[in-house]
Amino acid sequence: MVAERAGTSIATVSLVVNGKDRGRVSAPIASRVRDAVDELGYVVDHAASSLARGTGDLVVLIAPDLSNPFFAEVIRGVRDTLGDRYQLVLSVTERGAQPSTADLRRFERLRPAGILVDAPAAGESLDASVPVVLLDAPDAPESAVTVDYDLSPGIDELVAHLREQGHEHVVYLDGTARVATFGIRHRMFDGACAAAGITVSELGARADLTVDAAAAATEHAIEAWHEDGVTAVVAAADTLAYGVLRVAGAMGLRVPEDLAVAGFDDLPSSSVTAPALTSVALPGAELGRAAALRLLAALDGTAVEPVALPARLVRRASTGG
Amino acid sequence: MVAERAGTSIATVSLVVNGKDRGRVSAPIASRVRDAVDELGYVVDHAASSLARGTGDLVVLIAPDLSNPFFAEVIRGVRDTLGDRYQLVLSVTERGAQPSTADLRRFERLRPAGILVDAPAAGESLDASVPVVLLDAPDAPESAVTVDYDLSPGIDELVAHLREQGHEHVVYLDGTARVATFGIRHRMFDGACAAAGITVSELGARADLTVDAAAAATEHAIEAWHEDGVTAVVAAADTLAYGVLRVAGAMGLRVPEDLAVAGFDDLPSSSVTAPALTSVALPGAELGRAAALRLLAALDGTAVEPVALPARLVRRASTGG
DNA sequence: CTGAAAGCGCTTACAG
DNA sequence: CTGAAAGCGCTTACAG
Repeated sequence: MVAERAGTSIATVSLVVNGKDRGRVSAPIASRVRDAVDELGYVVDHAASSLARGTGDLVVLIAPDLSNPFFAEVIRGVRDTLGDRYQLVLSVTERGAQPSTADLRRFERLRPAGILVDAPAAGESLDASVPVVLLDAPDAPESAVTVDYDLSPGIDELVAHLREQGHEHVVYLDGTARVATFGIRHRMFDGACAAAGITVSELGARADLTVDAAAAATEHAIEAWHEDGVTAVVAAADTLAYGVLRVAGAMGLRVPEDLAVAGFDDLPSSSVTAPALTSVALPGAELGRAAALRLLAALDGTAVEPVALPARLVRRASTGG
Repeated sequence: MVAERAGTSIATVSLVVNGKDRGRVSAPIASRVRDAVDELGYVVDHAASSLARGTGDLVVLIAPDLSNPFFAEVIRGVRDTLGDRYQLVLSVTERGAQPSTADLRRFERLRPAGILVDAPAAGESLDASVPVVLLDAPDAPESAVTVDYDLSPGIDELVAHLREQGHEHVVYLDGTARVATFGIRHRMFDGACAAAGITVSELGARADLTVDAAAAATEHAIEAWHEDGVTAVVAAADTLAYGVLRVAGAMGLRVPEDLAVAGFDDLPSSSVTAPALTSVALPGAELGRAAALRLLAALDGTAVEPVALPARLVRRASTGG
């Protein structure tokens, strides 16, 4: 520990550096230490520090592949809320994979202060030796600390809107990811359609969460959809809906006259697609913010109550909205 | 170290766990240790391990705000190349800020094996006590290990294409970020226009890298652009171009007839905008892959040569392409 | 082939 | 108010 050049002991330096010097170290010595620290550009070693105290100041956020810009929003929300008492690091899973218990284990080694897991794989236990908060994990056990969306207002609005526009037979384009929230979106959508007197085609397809994959799936199915009398397709994510739009455009179909399209997420780019996309808005930054607040509370030992952020519909041209 | 329940010493366990047991530990003991490890779910403590050996297996990638989906591609490239000998963690700067030397310092504490810095702030020294490779840092000093784009083919194609389409007076919409690559895009574009006999309007604007900010900047300037006789706008990034498209659409301008638009990056969503966007494609995943390879080489002590990935133009409807 | 011991750079009771 | 010492969980020469 180089900074003992201040002419004092290692212990005293540690106290000053960690701001625990109030009433323990005299002012002149403390400032002498601070000067030495500045001059030498000293910075406490994270490994040694977290070994000694058993835990560090890292917060790790485990998220699925970032190609969905939705996660960028979540991350921003977490970042902005965490402040600089904690250092946020991110880990992304492999493309198409969801965060799992194995990922959690890998990061427990780092002795983080806490772990945030976004859109975890369904049916994982996801417990750890440090505080964990789960984002967008509607199937999590009661005991888990979670932050979720309340999808029903958004989905109800969407289905009511489709009904108003005269749609009676629609199809659902699902994601392939094994995430609970996708299952719920699908089920709630089916339920809302049944209640509204809209039938959902048996010809539902699924695709990876990329524009290309969705376009391929759409190309494969669109003929059959047409023959089945489908007039609207609802996609589990905006990126999927983009693929539908691309294929419809390439085939010369008019949206929404020949085929209406809607998605989930309301990504920033959804206002500039051709045509602009109707979408169930899922406020990512707010999800991140709420999750970070709950982690902070858990770290402070404060009680936390469950959160469900309401989703709402954003109507745009792709459904004649 | 719980795993000494295998009935052997701590040192032996350490050897086995780290795979350094060849010719040092007998087979029966080694397998007894491995069984114990499995049973107890033991996992070596990262802090203690990196303290003891002076460095860990973490690779940190410092990137600017992820709202630009371009970075998701870069990250994917890095991830896929790094393999599982190293553990990748990401850090993102605050919105609008570029990675700086201060960020590097904050992560040196973690004793990573190496650090990757994407789109660093211009004019920073960015040296560290561990191997560092810079991505998209065309102004970096000679001594730095870097992976860059060679923009000239893409920009030359873009300008030639605009010329072919009859444009003679265009405007440039720059980003506000203090990143070297933006400066270079702008300069190269100006140079190519001059060479091709296209004049660049004095009314160039700049905006944060978001659709909203670009839309606001465009709204503010578009009237003046029109009076100035501008027929095309080239934006420093696709996200900026989306903002231009949105405003043009809202004003009832036809793209490209009334105003042509082009960007940089070729994001996945650029094929589905209204109209589809012409863009200088910057392959993000390849940038990430190249950077990871160079870091791996540096860690192995292998020599590495500079890399510059060529950019190329993707013509779409927004320029009549 | 195996184990006892030192040391990585800190933090935190505990004496003085 | 200040310092000497133990200990955090590992790794790695070094003896045996």
